[in-house]
Amino acid sequence: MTESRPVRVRFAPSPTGDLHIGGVRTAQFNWLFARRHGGKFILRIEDTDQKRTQEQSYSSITEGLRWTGLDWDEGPDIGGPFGPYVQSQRLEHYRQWSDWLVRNGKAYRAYETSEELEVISAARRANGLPPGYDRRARNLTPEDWARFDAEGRPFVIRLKVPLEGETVFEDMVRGIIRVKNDTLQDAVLLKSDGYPTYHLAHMVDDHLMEISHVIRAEEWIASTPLHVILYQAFGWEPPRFAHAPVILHPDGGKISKRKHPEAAMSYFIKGGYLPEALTNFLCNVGWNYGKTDDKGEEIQVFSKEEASQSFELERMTNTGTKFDVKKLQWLNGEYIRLMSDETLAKRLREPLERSGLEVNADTLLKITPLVRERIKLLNEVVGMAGFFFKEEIAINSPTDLIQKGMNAPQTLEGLRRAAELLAGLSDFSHSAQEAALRPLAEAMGVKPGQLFGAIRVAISGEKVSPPLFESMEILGRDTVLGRISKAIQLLESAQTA
RNA sequence: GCUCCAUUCGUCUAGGGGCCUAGGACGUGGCCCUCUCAAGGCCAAAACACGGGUUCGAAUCCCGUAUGGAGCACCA
Repeated sequence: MTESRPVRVRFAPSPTGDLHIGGVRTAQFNWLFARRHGGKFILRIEDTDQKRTQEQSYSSITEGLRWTGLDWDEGPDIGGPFGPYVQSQRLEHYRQWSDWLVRNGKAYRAYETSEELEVISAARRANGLPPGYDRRARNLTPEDWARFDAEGRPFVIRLKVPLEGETVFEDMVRGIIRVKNDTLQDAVLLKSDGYPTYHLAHMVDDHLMEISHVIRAEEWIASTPLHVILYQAFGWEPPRFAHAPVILHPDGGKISKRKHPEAAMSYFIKGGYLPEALTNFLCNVGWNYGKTDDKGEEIQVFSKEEASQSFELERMTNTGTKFDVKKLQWLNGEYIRLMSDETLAKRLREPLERSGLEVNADTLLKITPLVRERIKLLNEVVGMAGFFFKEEIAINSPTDLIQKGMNAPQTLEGLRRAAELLAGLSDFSHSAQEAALRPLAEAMGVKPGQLFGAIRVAISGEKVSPPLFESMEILGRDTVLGRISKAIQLLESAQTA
């Protein structure tokens, strides 16, 4: 029926706070679909709630989307043939079309105040009826309107929903959905402040902007019949609908910005996640790539460009999906391991500097291959390799130096003899160090791991670090010897105390 | 309460009547590798909500029940 229409899809967030992770997923599905079919992906800002709109939210949305690499073909910042792309700049359209509905008997004016509506709703509930509006203004005459207007009473425009029959539409994921009209409300279309509600605004715009497919989250299913009735009232051809499953918090329930920090996109940007990993992960939340490798295992790591080659709405999943951060982190690690030294080093710089360290570019590039396989999030580089960028390191407690199965005198001896050997090396390469220190462990009758562990704490302050010898080579002989002698002093003074 | 949507391992999913003794991935456990931690390799445990149909045959189709979710604003 609408197959021949050129594909035009939109992501239409409302600027009421940080970009929501669920919104990113919705945007991504739209983007994927547009790219799959050579269509257009449009960004539209739905700021029709004057009370909730926040100025800074606009940049959170555009910057967040830009970070993910989901580029739009038309939008507020770049314009396009169907602009403007901000609803508060399109008020005339909504007013015009709501007038049209009233003139044609499809909608009516209602003069109840919010307070009155609350009373009506409560009364209905008390009588065992569903809450909501009782349509009392439906049969007001133009004379009534004139009288109320003369009294200066504000009004809203409400949709005249058919009292009987049912409304049917097809969801591309779930199939036919039918709803009895008597369960629907005479929804408000135009508010008393002259702004449209979502119901009116989004579909006027979708029509005017020639949107072919509405891809949005599941919470809109319930109000879709209303939208279909509106399309019928206008005599417009509706777009095709596809509803993606909601994203749930692992505790159950919709993931919300109020309760869950990870609901906000900024959480992932600040948290050391890579955009490639996030978009890859989001592809598998409510959709499935479905390609296998030569071992018959599902391919888990793929780009959004690759995903767009085979993206079809019909293959979206239809059940609520929990957000598995662990899997995201694993994917993030996969992407980190895939990066070249140069690009990874560039990305590691920021978290290091943010934690107050002075980053030497040369050292950074050298430690990158050592760190790569040990972190899942970029931020973890600080804990893993911060000691490379510090003048002084701190050892929490002298006992950290003493390895399991060893005592203080043994540790002191190991440290002293290791320092001696390292000082005497003509070549401070990691292989030369290892060749010198392994025999030492044997000579002392301790395991290599025990000796190396003590040295590790001495030079890094940490019990866990990148490989010891490579680390020492990068630190350089002076720094290493300095840190070992400090560690020896620390242990000695603890002994005498 | 009413309406709608859904129900495969802990989680994300494959599956669209026989190919299913239900496949993959994350996570979990074990082993190997190993200077710590990782990474990597191998192995393992782990699911068709329940009850009725339909059919020669049901995870797949239909109907109930249960459970979960979403929606019922002059918010989107």
